[in-house]
Amino acid sequence: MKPQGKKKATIYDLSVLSGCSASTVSAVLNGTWRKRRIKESTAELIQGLAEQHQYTANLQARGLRNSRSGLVGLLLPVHDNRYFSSMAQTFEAQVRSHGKCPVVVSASRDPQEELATVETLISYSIDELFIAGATDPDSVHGLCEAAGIRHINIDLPGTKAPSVISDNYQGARLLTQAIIKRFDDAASPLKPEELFLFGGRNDHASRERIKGFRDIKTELLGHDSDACIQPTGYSPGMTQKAFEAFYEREGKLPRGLFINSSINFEGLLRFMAQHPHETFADIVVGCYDYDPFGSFLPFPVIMIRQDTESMLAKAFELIEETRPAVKIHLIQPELVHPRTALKGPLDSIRDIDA
Amino acid sequence: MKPQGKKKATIYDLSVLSGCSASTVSAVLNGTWRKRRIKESTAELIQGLAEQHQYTANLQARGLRNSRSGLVGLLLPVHDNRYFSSMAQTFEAQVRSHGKCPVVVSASRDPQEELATVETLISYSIDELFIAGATDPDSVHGLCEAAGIRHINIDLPGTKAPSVISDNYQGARLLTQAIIKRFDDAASPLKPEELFLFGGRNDHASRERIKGFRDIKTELLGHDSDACIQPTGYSPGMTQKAFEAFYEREGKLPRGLFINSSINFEGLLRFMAQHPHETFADIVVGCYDYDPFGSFLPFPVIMIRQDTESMLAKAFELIEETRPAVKIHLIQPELVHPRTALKGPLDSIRDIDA
DNA sequence: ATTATTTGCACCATCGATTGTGCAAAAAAG
DNA sequence: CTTTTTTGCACAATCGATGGTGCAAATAAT
Repeated sequence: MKPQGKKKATIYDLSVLSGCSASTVSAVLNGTWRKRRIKESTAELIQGLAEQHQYTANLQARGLRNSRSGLVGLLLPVHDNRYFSSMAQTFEAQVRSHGKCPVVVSASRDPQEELATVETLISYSIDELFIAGATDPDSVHGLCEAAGIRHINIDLPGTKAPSVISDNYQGARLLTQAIIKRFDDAASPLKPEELFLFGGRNDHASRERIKGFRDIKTELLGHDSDACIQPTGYSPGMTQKAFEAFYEREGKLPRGLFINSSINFEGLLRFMAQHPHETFADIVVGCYDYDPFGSFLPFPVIMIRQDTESMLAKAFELIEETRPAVKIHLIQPELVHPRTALKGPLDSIRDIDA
Repeated sequence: MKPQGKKKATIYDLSVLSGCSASTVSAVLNGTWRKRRIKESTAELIQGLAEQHQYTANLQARGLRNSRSGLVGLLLPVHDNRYFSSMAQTFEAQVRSHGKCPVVVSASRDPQEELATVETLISYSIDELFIAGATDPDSVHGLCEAAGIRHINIDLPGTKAPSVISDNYQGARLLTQAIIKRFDDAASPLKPEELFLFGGRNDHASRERIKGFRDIKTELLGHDSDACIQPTGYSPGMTQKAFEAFYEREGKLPRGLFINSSINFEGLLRFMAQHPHETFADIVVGCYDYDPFGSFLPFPVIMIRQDTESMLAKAFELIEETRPAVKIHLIQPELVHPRTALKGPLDSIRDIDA
């Protein structure tokens, strides 16, 4: 058994054991010992002791001293859907490849919670912050700015820090167009009042998507009325209610549905669970998010896959610039046809079998 | 504009501003000032200044001093599936309700990565660690033990720390039984060689599930052969290959499929994308994981929903005991019939509309 | 042998917050 | 007006790691 009695070894313990000063030990263990002209043999001695005693640096102490922590944060609205969980997954991989420690936290799309969470992260001297889908990116910016923390917006743009978002307008056009195309050889052509958009709220992404939807819809179907836009917020429950209300009123669902996110799509699932399959036997759904299971549902589901990999790569690139321009970088999303199982971040994880 | 010039205010700044000593400031701001007999008026003075100058404690310094950080960690295998992302979601909620700060990290089911990650967390003086699905919980235990960190296993049990896992044996029995029942009024009854299990590896969960599967299968169908168990690891790619191989050999898929996790289920999706729908028109799938979209696929999908809420609640309960018994606590999972959209952790998030 | 360099390391202040201890001034008791 | 008690707070050590500075001893140059 190793001396793993109670407390963790510190440089002071190793200092005593080695007969060297604590600063020497520190230099050896953090790799700056050549700069400090420490003899190779002393370095080896100390490294040996460190290993024996399972020394690991106290990162809080180190962080306190250099006011950097080695932590890189990702602030998410929520964990529990494939868009954000896959973002978390690629984020972790990328941060690790930079030799830092990823930290992922969610703030429930609650401005208060966002600020509180970011304050906490700042208090831990986080080095960089990726702000994904903040409701109020500019306030978050304020905190980071005041603390001198490099940060960048993902998914929802801010006006005060560089932002990397997916091209929601283009994506929505693609998606809407694909929905409409699906009806090309249908018995009866799709009428403008049969194509609805559900979900989202008054955020940048939703606005752009709605714009894209309306533009292309008007272009292809000749008309679009306000009634066809149903922003229900980002909750499955609210979305379900919206569908129920619609169904109550019209006795059926629209044949063409643009659904603003997979979270809203879950609202449709809840509706479906309450109604016989015939209710939506002939609908076509476009969902602005990709979920592999969603892609195989028993009606055509066209999805948009946002390119989190590129978004994060771009974000890393920007965050490393000394003085990145405060502009919005658009990343093109990808249209995913029904019944498609794309590879994801999990595929780069090596799997060991039993 | 507030004095948010550059650096964050410290107790020393407030000390100067208020004319009090730093220790007084500290006491006031961390709430121990009554114990320390600080006059109410001084407290108010300092609190006022703190607010004005947007003081927030440097948590690294505090953590260094008390060798606690206020951080509670959750170690996941991966983020990117609904089981773990919903675990992360409920974890965060529960940790916050305890007034602490949640930290979620994944380690890719890689023993090395797991240990390295935990070491890092320990170096930040994390207070408690929830270890979910570690490949090697007992080594992780070693690290925590040495550092005096309270920890608990979730999902995959260890032998040295208390564990909260779902009752995989029972769950598998339920699921297998439900699959078989589905064929009760089929044209031809299900034969033993038509019911397969795919996915998983040699971990505790898989073993239990396989046991449950085989037991009930033997019970109800009279026989089960080793050939019907196909552990493919936890990767979609490998699982897909297994299905392709099977299909190559047999010209069809088994009519009854027990799939060990949603990750493996994704392997089936990939297979499906390559083949016409008729290939699996009449299959029944049981998946040991719940995914709302998976539940609505165009063939019957019976799912098991593991009760992460209860698991975490139990885990919190245990981790707060001074000397919890090293035993395994089983949490009953829930059978989810096809076309069911359950509520999840996102439903407890309040949504504000535009 | 003397001076000039280089080598190898120790010393100490510092990061920001916490806490045990001690000591004046104010209030109460006598 | 003393003596005792209480009130209110300051001091200083501490947590662990870092890095600037300084100073001997070893080595090289003259």
